[in-house]
Amino acid sequence: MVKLNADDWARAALAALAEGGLAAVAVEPVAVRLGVSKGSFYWHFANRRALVEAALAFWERETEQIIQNLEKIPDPRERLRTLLELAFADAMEAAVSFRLISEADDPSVAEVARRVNERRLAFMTATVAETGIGDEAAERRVLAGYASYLGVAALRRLGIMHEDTAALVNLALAELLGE
Amino acid sequence: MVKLNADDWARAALAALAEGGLAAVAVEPVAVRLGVSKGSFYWHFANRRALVEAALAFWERETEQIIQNLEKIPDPRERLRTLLELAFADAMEAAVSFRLISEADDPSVAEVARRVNERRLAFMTATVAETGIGDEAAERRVLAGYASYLGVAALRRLGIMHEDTAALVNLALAELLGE
DNA sequence: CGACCTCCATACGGCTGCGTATGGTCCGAC
DNA sequence: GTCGGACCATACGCAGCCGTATGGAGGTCG
Repeated sequence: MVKLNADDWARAALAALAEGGLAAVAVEPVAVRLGVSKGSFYWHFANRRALVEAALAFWERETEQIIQNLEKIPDPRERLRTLLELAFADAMEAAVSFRLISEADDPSVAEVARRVNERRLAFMTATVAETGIGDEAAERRVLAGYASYLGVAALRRLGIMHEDTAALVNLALAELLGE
Repeated sequence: MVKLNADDWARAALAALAEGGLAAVAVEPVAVRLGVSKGSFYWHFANRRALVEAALAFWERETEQIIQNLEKIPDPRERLRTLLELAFADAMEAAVSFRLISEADDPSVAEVARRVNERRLAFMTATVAETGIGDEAAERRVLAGYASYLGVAALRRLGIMHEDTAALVNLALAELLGE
């Protein structure tokens, strides 16, 4: 019979988003998921919109945290490999990323999704450049590689492309570092 | 004051899908879009589900038609270029494709989306192979290139990646034909 | 112990979309 | 011209989700 806080709701909202898209981030369903009623929700939030924003903010903080942790790895190649392993392994995170691009009709979603994706690209570009490649070439490769990553996620969603995670990580790594 | 048929509804449903996702393929909104009432709809279709299926079938026929037309082009390189120009130019078609991958939680959608995307991949693979490349290499390149195409569509949705259409076509072409 | 604050449940009204029922209009067949 | 079928409008009940109102349980602090 633990009491909830706003972050608990944000986490649950993110889970709902991953499973059913933005429409699934609805007050009553998420309340059921948490085992409480709407009465609880409207104590923590003004309205549904606020929940969506909270989930987005929570997600942005979370991905920023991941980047912070990765930056502790000194060797850029190892840093890159760890990043890719994380990216291909964390299904929930991948699902949220994909959903938020899909739901980018919503301006708030588009804003946050753009910011987070650009943050990732900048981080990866810096890391690749650190391996001794020119900045411009690094940016090109990262952009191409990241687009491939997103596309592969899409194809896997359709049951096309059955490569396992390890193979994809090595492929992406080769592409980013210039085979 | 023209009378409508099922295909008119399917077309309107596809437009709604492109603009607002599967949720926007709703009876009353689409009826408004067509300037009629629900009474009309339920004469042509049993329920909302039937409209979605009709839209999917319509889309599948449409893309099949495009492939049929492309197959009239004898030179595989020109065929490929024409295909890519079509793919990058037709915003509505790209939007529908993207939406249907996003909405692949729906089994019917997933089914049709998988079939259509695999049809495209097979067609492209055959065309690339026809340029004198081994079948296996052709399949790899097409898969990678198609994933990039989907990923680029996603990034453009977020306002990242601003390349114009012509540049993207040439880039994809180089990638597919082995730069 | 009692006043208070935090967190939650219940009940309600409103909106939107689904599906049904029923009746209306136009148009060709005879 | 009237009869039947194709196509559509209107009105209704139902369900899910939003947001509000109100009150209740449990802990805290004087």
